[in-house]
Amino acid sequence: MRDIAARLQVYPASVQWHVKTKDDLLAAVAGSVMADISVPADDMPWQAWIVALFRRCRQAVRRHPNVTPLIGAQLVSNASLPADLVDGVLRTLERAGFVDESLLEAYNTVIAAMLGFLTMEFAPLPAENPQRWADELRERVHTVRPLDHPSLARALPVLANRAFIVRWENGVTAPMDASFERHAAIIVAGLDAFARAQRQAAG
Amino acid sequence: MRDIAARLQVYPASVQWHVKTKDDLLAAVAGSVMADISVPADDMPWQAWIVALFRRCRQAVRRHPNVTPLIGAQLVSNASLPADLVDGVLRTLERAGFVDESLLEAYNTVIAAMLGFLTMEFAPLPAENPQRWADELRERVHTVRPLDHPSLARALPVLANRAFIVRWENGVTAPMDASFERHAAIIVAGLDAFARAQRQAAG
DNA sequence: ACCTGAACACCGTTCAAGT
DNA sequence: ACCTGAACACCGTTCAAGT
Repeated sequence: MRDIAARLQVYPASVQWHVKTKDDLLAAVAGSVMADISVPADDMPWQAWIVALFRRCRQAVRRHPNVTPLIGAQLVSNASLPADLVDGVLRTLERAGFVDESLLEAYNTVIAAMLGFLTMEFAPLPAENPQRWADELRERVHTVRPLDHPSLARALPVLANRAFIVRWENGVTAPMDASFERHAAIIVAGLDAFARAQRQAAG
Repeated sequence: MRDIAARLQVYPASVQWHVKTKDDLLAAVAGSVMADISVPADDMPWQAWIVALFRRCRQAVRRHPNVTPLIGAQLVSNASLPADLVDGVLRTLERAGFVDESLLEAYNTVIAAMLGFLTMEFAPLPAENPQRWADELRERVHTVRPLDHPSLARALPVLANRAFIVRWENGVTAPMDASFERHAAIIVAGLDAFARAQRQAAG
């Protein structure tokens, strides 16, 4: 609040006149980021539509990575209610054949997979002493004992700083492009299987 | 910090002796929650193992829902490095046939899907005025215009307070059991398709 | 309608001093 | 080794007063 006031060259209290509280301001910021996720056109297969949405969403989030915690990890973000986005996902999943409860479940999977991955990819580092923290974690990663954790030890060269939990940079400096693409593909393949099972059950 | 000190009936400054900084304390808390996710046994198909892990993880997180933001949305959580968990996931994905880059991608999908969903399910409400906030959002949801957003309007009875973005309670008071189960199943089905494609490409 | 100026309550952290 | 007691810097918010 005080920083914003300083940036605007006004007194701290002035900000409160425009926005009631700090939470309200953060909600507005999150809403603004959510709002500029434009939705793909409907002239493609539903599978391609989902993947396209994943990519657009990542582009939008990437422009303001510091906002990600608000979107994924706080219910505040909902206040914005990006109806175009929600409606688009639902419309597309209906095309895939989902209805009622299966539509709900497919929708929740899409949103959780999309925003969940991005929340984690761009999770901020500890504000305190990022460099010291990164060094410590990197060190700890290298002390994995091959006899206790053979798979981890073996995979370490591939995983180090590229895999969740085993990294010391976030998506801002170490983007996870390939994994994000794969994640989107896996979600779509899984939804496809679910849709087929639904159709078969329906007769 | 001050609350903890009060709870322990000591002066605020006393806490700093045991833990250097607030961030360090939060990292320790996150680590403690991560640490009590025990890993399933290896005597089941890899698909069942992944689903079992999803369930165990949710149980652990559910016991301390307020910690979820630390786990999903902050890189601090990594500091704990739950090696048993990471090694277990890798070992299981190796059983499924993944290696090198495909192992990395499959691993990232599993972790993001698991922790990402939980982060969102248990995302905290705005601390400020939860009731007022919930009322406002519920109201806004009901003003969706059917001509502008037909799919959303039609699905609203099913989605209201049960779907991401369209809810005003979090998983503590409104658990998303069915969607979580479905999400796990979709991830496994998607991984399965990926594994088959890998095998085929390998010859 | 929008900002000033001062004040208040709160909170993480420091540090010299105690035991 | 562990805590006290006081102090400091910082930050979101309030409010009467200005224009």
